[in-house]
Amino acid sequence: MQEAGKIIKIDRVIHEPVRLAIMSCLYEKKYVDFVFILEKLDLTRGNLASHIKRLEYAGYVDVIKTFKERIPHTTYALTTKGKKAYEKYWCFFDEIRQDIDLEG
Amino acid sequence: MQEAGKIIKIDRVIHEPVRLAIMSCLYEKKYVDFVFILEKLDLTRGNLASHIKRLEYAGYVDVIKTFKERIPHTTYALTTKGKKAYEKYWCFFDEIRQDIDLEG
DNA sequence: AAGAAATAGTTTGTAAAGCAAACTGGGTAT
DNA sequence: ATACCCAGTTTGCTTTACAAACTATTTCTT
Repeated sequence: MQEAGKIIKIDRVIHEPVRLAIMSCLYEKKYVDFVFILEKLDLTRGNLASHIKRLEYAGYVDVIKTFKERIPHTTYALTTKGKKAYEKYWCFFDEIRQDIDLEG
Repeated sequence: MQEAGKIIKIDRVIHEPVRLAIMSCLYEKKYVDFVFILEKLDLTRGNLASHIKRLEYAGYVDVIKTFKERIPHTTYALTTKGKKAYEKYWCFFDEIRQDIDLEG
């Protein structure tokens, strides 16, 4: 079974469902824009922006501002740190479950 | 990739790390007592009690009060509902990750 | 040049939740 | 009677998510 520390130290930045979804999108697609996530997750713009800001502060995502047909277009991508953190997050869950499976 | 609804509808009662740890203990060991969890997770008594109360209200755990050598001894166990909810919780995570793995 | 429209935010206010520490109750030992 | 456990409730603090309102920046229209 999991030790105390293992499960308690889960990365809270990623653990929040909305941010986990964002990280999943980015991990899969590499580059994802604001509106895509907005519609995919059905959030308000403000809510999405603040979650992304949090991921930015954690150093997990880069913001790429471009113009698409002369309209502002913001795109996001995982940093190396973000990629590692995301993979580590899943490792925790694997460990927890494996530990459970070991016994009856 | 996950749809909007899939990840957002994660069971918040279980999703909280401390409660996930408690549920894991119970799923593995069937019967676990208060002090065991307390030491395992290094929580305050009040904190543990309130998390367990929340699991109780959700119908996920049963409370079994006994006396052990004439000293009160509280033990917990998953209900059928709790067992199902716990299994369903992991299913969400499997689905999310499988969806990611499908693409490069 | 002025005003409308769109993107991508920031700010504000509210409600919920986690946590530690203090306090409580019910039973036991001295 | 008093002191002592176990388990749980209450209180107060802090953080957070979220929606709604507001803002800044650039483009389009007239």
